[in-house]
Amino acid sequence: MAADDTTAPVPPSPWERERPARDRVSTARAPLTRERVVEAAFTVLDRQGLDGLSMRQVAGELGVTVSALYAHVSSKDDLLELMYTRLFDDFAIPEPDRERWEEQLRDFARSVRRRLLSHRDMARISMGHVPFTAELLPHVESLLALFRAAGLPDRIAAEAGDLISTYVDGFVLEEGIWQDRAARQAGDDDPSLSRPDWREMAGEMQDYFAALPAADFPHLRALSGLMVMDSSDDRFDIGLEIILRGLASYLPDQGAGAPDA
Amino acid sequence: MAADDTTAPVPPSPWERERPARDRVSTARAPLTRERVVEAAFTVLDRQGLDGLSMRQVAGELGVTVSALYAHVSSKDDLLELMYTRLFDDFAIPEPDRERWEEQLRDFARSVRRRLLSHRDMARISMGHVPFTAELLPHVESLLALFRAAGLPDRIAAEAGDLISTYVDGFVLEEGIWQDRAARQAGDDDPSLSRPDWREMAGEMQDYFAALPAADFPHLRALSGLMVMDSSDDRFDIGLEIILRGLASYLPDQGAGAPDA
DNA sequence: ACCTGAACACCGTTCAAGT
DNA sequence: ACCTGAACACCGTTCAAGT
Repeated sequence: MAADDTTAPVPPSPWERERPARDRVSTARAPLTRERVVEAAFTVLDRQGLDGLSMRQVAGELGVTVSALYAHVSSKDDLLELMYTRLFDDFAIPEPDRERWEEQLRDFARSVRRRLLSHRDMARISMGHVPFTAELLPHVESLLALFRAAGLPDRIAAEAGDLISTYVDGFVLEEGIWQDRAARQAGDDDPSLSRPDWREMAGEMQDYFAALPAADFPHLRALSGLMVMDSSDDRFDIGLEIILRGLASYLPDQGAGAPDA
Repeated sequence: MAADDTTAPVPPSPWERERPARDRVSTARAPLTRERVVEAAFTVLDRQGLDGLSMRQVAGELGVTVSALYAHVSSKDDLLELMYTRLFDDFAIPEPDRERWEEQLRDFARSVRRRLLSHRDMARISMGHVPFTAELLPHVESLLALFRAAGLPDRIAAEAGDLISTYVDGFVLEEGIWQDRAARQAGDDDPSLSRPDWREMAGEMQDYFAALPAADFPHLRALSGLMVMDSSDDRFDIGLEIILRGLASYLPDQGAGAPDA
């Protein structure tokens, strides 16, 4: 299938919700498999969100009894982990190029964000898992390779992966909170419609900040425009850049920090 | 300048679980209040974890019917938000001192981590909330004041708070995952006992990494010691330091990065 | 071998009724 | 005014029974 959206240096244009549109041809009587259960779980997730993702809903999606699921999945937690794993199935991290380590890390972080954004509430699922499984460990290895090839001291390299992954997860999770909030607000009358209406939300936040007592909140008022109005992509890149600069300061040939390894 | 041990004014000695030990004198017939409901919720949280925190359990803790809670709290979500708010009730961020901004930020991050660690699964609750409420907004303001006093460009200051908060939340959340895992493992037979037994867990992780094929996982094997054996406090400080150095690179008088504002 | 049906022990939330 | 009891519409998980 060759997705290879993994390392495109192009701006990702997020918020696009990657409609599944899989071959939903004959849901009829294909034999139930682990893979089909996971597939159905993604469908339910995108439709109802993580809070609406129940084993019963997944079973319903497949036209099957709840208990039938337990022949292919040992628990709901197991199912969530399978979803997390499948999200990064064909994820590819390039061979380290020590001259381009910063660019490679930027691409990595952006690809992870794009994958997390491709399914609703996926960041919440991701946050609850550590990637120390047979399927995910190779990705951790490739990421560490990037840091070490760049010449970072081991103590820094050992933390850097966690730091970046946490940043991406946390950022996307917060994006999801705002989206949900906007959706809930827009779809007050008809919650099934739920058009996010981002601009309106941002406007209201802006008004909220502008209404704060100027004497008590000078900084919040001064920065609120940047905090709520800036594009999420730009805000994401800024945070990422802070981290990358921090890492760069540990390179021996950099003037900023002592190598100290 | 500045070796990596830039961080060590006061080790907070974490893992100490701040036993509530409140005046649990007469649970008897004190009138039910919002505050008492929140109090009971913390008790249940520490005993059962977030997954075991149900309205019925909280009611039971208070010797009251479930429905009685809804006179003081509008929903479970509301209750969680009250808990999140109460955790930072008397949280104080100092007046900005532009010469000591890095030290002040370190103290801030460590205090937040200590608060999150003071109740089980608190980071999970925190992650699901944005601090844009009447009670929490002053803290956001104080944090922004620190960045701006340091001389950071507005675009950087606007993201820095989110970045640091996300880092702390994510780090503590991950700590919690490992703790739970260790507890579940230790308390296999008697899950109520559940002695974390950190050292044993780390040893097993170490063995797991050591057993990986050396040809495929050279970096993971090389760094696993640092990743699992290092004290959490040290690991926390390293990630924090990366962020602080990144921020510092945006200061006009720093040589490392262009001001770029 | 694979799935169904029914049950168990829970959930959050609402609301009439009691005191 | 404040709380109870009962109900509603859900949960995850198990397991004997069917085919």
